[in-house]
Amino acid sequence: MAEKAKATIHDIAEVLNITASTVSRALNNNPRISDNTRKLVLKTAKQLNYQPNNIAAALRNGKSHIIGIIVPTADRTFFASVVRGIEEIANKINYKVIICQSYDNYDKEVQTIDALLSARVDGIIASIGKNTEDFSHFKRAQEKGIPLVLFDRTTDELEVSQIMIDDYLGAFKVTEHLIQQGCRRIAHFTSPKKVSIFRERLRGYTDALKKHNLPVLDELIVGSNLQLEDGRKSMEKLLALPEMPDAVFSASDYGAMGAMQVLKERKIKIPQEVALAGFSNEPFTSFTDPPLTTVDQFSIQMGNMTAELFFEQLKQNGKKHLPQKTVLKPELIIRQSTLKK
Amino acid sequence: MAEKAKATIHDIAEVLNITASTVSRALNNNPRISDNTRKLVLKTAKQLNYQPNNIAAALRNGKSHIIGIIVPTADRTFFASVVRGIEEIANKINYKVIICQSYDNYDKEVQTIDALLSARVDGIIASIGKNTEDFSHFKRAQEKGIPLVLFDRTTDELEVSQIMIDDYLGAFKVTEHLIQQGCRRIAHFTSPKKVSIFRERLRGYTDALKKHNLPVLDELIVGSNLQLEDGRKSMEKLLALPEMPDAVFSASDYGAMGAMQVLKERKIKIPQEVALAGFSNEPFTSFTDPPLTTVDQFSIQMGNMTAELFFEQLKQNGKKHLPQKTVLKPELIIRQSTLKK
DNA sequence: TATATATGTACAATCGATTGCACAGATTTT
DNA sequence: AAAATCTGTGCAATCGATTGTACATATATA
Repeated sequence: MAEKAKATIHDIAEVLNITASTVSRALNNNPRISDNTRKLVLKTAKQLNYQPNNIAAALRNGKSHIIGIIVPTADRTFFASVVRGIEEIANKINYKVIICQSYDNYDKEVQTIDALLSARVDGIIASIGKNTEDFSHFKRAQEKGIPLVLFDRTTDELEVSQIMIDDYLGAFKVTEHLIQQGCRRIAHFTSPKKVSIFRERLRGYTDALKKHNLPVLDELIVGSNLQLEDGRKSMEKLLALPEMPDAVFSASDYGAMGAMQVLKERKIKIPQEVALAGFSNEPFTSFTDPPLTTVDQFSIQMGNMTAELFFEQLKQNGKKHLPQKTVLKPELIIRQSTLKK
Repeated sequence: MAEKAKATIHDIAEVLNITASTVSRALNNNPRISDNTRKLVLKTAKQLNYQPNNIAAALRNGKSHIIGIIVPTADRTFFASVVRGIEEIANKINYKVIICQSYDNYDKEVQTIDALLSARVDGIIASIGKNTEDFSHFKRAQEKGIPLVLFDRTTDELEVSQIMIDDYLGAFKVTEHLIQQGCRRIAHFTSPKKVSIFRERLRGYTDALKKHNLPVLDELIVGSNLQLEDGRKSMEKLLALPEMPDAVFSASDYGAMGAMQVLKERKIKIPQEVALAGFSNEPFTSFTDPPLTTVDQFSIQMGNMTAELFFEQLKQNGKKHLPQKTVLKPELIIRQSTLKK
């Protein structure tokens, strides 16, 4: 029972007294194989419990039918959903997906690229780590002719197809919505990191203020890592100001939650005294009390589209292609945390 | 720029006027290679931008250094975290991980097993789909000598190592905690599916009631799919009873959230009038108002342990091993939704 | 009937890395 | 100084599937 020698096409060939090439062709539906032979081969394959060895085929063909995905972390809803979206498409055309996490660690990201190249993946789909400022590891991959597509956390420093949401627009919509609700002193939680998504959200925020002739005040813009704890601290910082804000727009839902906790602890009414909005539409935002206004990023669809973009590029087989930049429109999800009226 | 022919050990050999075998040995730190040669090889490898071809090595060695993971869905926090836990361990010893989702679909699960076997993964870690009642696809994998480890959604019908949490104990603890808080009419949301985790939770619930001489009332046990909407409906059903329950223990956090929404809409006080508890410690449970008492499943650690169990088995290299069954103790997380005192 | 075309298989090289064995030259032992 | 041992490297087979080319037989065409 230990060594059920795995059957190969040679074993099948031997049984039928034909050669491995014929078996291979029969299994691959090559038209030059007679129906009779094909049937015999299939039958014998089943009998021997034959399982094709993709590794051998991959070596010969130079195609592994595996694509590598790099995400900062796989257990955040957004990334998990995008991955799911990618996998849905990949599976349909018989591709498998290797998931790698960079943990927002630059060195790990570099290593991961090398590992994927060594694994001879047919291509790479990635969302860049927060701390990455040098992109030569991605360039190396591209130079080897490996198709590369970036999503969400992207960069313009690479000639690469990318798919992201319009963070600027999302933030603009949130801010404008807050203004329409009558807020005039709107604070913003952002991240000082160089990741473009946060800069874009900041830009959307400031532009909306400007459009409505509201001042952009440094004291109301708080930088942090945007986690729950950061949200708490940022909120406390704001409450220590001479004049309280009448709204907080956090660039992350987690940051908004931290703010919500502090506000509730201090019995500050949401949204009457301070309106609150987040970004990402994490599942929990509909459960909170009050439910949180936020921005939906269509993560599964984003995964689908990323995969489609990727496979399109893969089909072109290394030929030059113009990098496409697809920008998805996010949707403002208005909930009670901002509904003053 | 298109065809930067990827360098192989033969290319390195040619440059240095030695053979590929020497290069291979040099790269693998074989002690029989002189330091001088090794240095030259490494230097040349770097110059040529050599990237080992794992596929070729895998074919030769019969080891792909890839393990397959099958989960019902990758975008649920619990599974995403377990996967992360597995990946942490796997990466440390230079293994990669292929994630596959069964979507709780039996056919897809079977196909996935075949795909992984063809990909020649070195082993499989899986959590069984809800609708799977025949396990021969897993048996087939085992017969081929592929190490298999199951987590969370497991079965005793296979001779296989498994790792799960003690759902019975978790449910028992929750129920006993509710009783200690003075609740006497405790309802339970469960699932009619054959998945053992829900049956175990139900058993923990009833046993705790019995231990404290409380009646087990059918009218208080509501079956559903345990999603948010189901929780709402179940709660409404309970509120329609002649006598209201004084506590609800849902076998899922989502179900509990549904109940919470209904209770709040009806201005029924939590926990004073109805205490509320869930199961899984989804991230959002700490954000709700009031924060939800629930049971933590240590998902990342579960992933770590699953991976460790798996690699232990892998090391034994097909030798017989006694399947181990590891049961993790879950932790009761007490929050305000059940604290009457 | 002789030649041309179709049909079905076989042969052998290939993908890139690994490894048992052989062997030459250098060093040590007796 | 002859024999034994050590060092460092080369040779060639191997992992399993694929595929261009060759070739034999069968059928169609002239």
